[in-house]
Amino acid sequence: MTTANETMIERRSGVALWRQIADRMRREISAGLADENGRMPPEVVLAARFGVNRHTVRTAIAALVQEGVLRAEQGRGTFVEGRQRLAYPIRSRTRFSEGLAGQTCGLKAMLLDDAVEPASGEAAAALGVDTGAPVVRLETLSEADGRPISRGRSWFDAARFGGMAETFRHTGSITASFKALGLADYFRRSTVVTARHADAADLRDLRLSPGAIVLVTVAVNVDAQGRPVQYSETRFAADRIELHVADGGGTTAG
Amino acid sequence: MTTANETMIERRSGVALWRQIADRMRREISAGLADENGRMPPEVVLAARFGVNRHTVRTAIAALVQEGVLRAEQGRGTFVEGRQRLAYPIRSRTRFSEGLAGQTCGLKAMLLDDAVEPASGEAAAALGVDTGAPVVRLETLSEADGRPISRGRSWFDAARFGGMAETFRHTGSITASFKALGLADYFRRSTVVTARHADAADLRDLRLSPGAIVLVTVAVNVDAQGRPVQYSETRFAADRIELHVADGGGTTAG
DNA sequence: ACCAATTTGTCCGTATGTATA
DNA sequence: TTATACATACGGACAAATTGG
Repeated sequence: MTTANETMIERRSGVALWRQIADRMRREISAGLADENGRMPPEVVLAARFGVNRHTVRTAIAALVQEGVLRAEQGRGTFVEGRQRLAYPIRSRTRFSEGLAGQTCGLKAMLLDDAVEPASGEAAAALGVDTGAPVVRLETLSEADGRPISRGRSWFDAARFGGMAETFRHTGSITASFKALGLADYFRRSTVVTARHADAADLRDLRLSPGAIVLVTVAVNVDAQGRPVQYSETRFAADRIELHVADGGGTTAG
Repeated sequence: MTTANETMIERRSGVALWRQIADRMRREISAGLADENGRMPPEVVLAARFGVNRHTVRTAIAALVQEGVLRAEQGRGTFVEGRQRLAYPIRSRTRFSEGLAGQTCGLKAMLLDDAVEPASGEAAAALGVDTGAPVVRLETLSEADGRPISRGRSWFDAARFGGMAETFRHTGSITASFKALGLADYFRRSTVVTARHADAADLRDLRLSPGAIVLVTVAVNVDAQGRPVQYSETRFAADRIELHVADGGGTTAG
């Protein structure tokens, strides 16, 4: 059966053919375009499939090699360098490191910046403090196997968690920091998930290539009494992660 | 203070300047680039801000007008046509229409196609049936206010829900169809959220523009006894929706 | 009714980048 | 490597529509 190409390569779309092909290949690679050894089809085959000149495919491959997605070996072929997406769990009791541990070895969380500042309207509403009240802002970055996974920005009520930055610097974990500051347990109350193109900051922080996608979560965590303790916005590299939403109660655990 | 442009407009990146500018404007519009009346800055101002010729900005605006994001009026200015993102709730008991009702008037669900087919490995594992066992496949499309919101593909155990297609055609709702087939209540067990660029099928079904993003959810619903009843993959237009993940139990509501 | 300022719409020409053969 | 075709980007000039004095 002759099926039409799933994604059409469009001319005069404002995106160069080689970049459309690179984007499509990046997508199809994770869907198993390569064979079991990670070997890609030859350039001439790809050129025929995409309906373009072989030179155009070569330009696309060169871009993916530059990104680290592919590796080309003269006389042997082109091979996939990529890996699978990590599962990032979103549960009532999600803990960042707990969730990703076991899937990867080299997991690392870093504090990029911190400040005490007056709460914006949004942060104040989420944390249940007055607008302009002092809040602690943490800028964090997490890496797995040397690749940036997510970039977070969190706010905490300074009156309650003034030592958050210092504690996080020692522990490298929000959960451990909360515990050190007297909060034994906390829960995820709500999470809003959106997706958008990576902006300049995302490209830099998460080491993405232009046109990449970020999954954005905006979350509110609360303590056992239901009082908000953390308001955060996290940007994930969409091609390195998938969000796993499980049931919160455990009524129908399978 | 002179701040550098948040997103740099890059030349020789494989993406035409007008498209980079269109993408950036689309993003900034939702962040409040326009004034309180939805009026955009004049073309010359945007050209100066992006560091390009006015004609290049005009090409970008033309693309956004074509998409329905902007509306240009000679002598008056350029105005935002867009609307807010709809909140799509993901809860233990999420029902599609219930969730979106109240946010929009014209909510519509359509059955595009249906078939009974042997279960693939994934669907079989999710539904708890043998690979190759007969399953019902439903292809659905939902619209709000005349704009496509999501495109779904669901599988059901044919032995239990053989009449799913016919029932859905009458009721236009999965929940109502389950009820008609004797399943009073069901729960969301797990949801995996990923994001990727829209492929040709997404562009067609959801009426998106090239380069658009789709949020993909893969979900398993179970009955009160924890037996899987539905396995589904849903693609959402990322610029029209945000997924709201709430706590499943209600322990810390408020 | 008229004018000036502002803003979008259209035309010209030219240079560069992209894709093919 | 060369040639060709087309899309992209720029610069300038002017027309057309709207607004407010």
